Amino acid sequence: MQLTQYTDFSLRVLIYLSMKKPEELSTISDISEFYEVSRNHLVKVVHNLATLGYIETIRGKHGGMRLARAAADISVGEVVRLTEPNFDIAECFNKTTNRCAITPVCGLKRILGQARSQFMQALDGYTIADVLDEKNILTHQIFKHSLVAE
Amino acid sequence: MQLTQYTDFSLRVLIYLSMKKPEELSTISDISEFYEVSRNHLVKVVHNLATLGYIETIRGKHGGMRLARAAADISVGEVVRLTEPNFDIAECFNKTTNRCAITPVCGLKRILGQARSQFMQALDGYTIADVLDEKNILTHQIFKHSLVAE
DNA sequence: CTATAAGATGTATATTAAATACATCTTATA
DNA sequence: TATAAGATGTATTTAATATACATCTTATAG
Repeated sequence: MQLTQYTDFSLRVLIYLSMKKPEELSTISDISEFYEVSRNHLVKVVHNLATLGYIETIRGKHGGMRLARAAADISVGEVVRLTEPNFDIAECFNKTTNRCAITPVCGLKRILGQARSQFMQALDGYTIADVLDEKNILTHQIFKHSLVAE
Repeated sequence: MQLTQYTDFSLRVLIYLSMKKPEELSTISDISEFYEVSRNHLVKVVHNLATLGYIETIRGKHGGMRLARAAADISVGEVVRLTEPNFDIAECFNKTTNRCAITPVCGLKRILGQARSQFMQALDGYTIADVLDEKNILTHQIFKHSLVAE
């Protein structure tokens, strides 16, 4: 059970940009050097984030990218939904490839689907601005402990 | 975001056995023919379920397997925890391979970890007996709708 | 007491998704 | 007009997972 690096990097690019002044431009090379990850890999992540409207990219000399909206207006859950390629927790989630004999009478899909909803709902409670905000993290942490034992 | 087929098959073997009389024996061949999946693949799944104490296996002629405890005493969440090989949602979850530059100041791990807890907590609310029990599914469904919008 | 049917176990191979690399194009501006 | 930036499509590599194969152990029917 893991998210792809593609989703991880998408979040990290947004987090990186949230550390900069809103108007300041960063290049793909800046970010790949900062995180020490493949520049080529980030190219696709950045292009996708621009297509989704999270960042604004500027070509040409002195170009680069910046957030297209405030970090506090970018939902972590939404980014994960739009970048993660696949949410098929088990075979029965994919109607076209599912071959499980008990599908019509089996409640597993519903159970796993409910768990997935809880996962996404938790992420929907945070924005990119929360990620580096020590105060918000602490507040949520206290809330968490009143709900769930770790 | 998906569980491995290994986990899926582990659950399906337990569900299959829960459909049988408690003392009745089923063979790996029975189950692989029923689900139309590779017998060889199931061999490992079944061996692991026996090692974990969920099923009792009997070698030799007229051998086979059956549940070692009542389906109502087998937690779906526990099975997933013990069969899924990896719960590292993002790179920062693995202390030995993590190379993310912002780890010390980044709250992403905590946020994703909370979502993962919510996922597992949902699965902890069900047993293998619930999977094929229409009434329980409905009850949980009503409960769910009072908590979460789908 | 031996043939057979079952699971146990270790190794090898195949498949697939994901990650990475490469090549070339477009755009902007110094 | 050279250069620095992103855009785009394709190819390759890698690693996790799934699958196959071979052989061993165990139990029991006949």
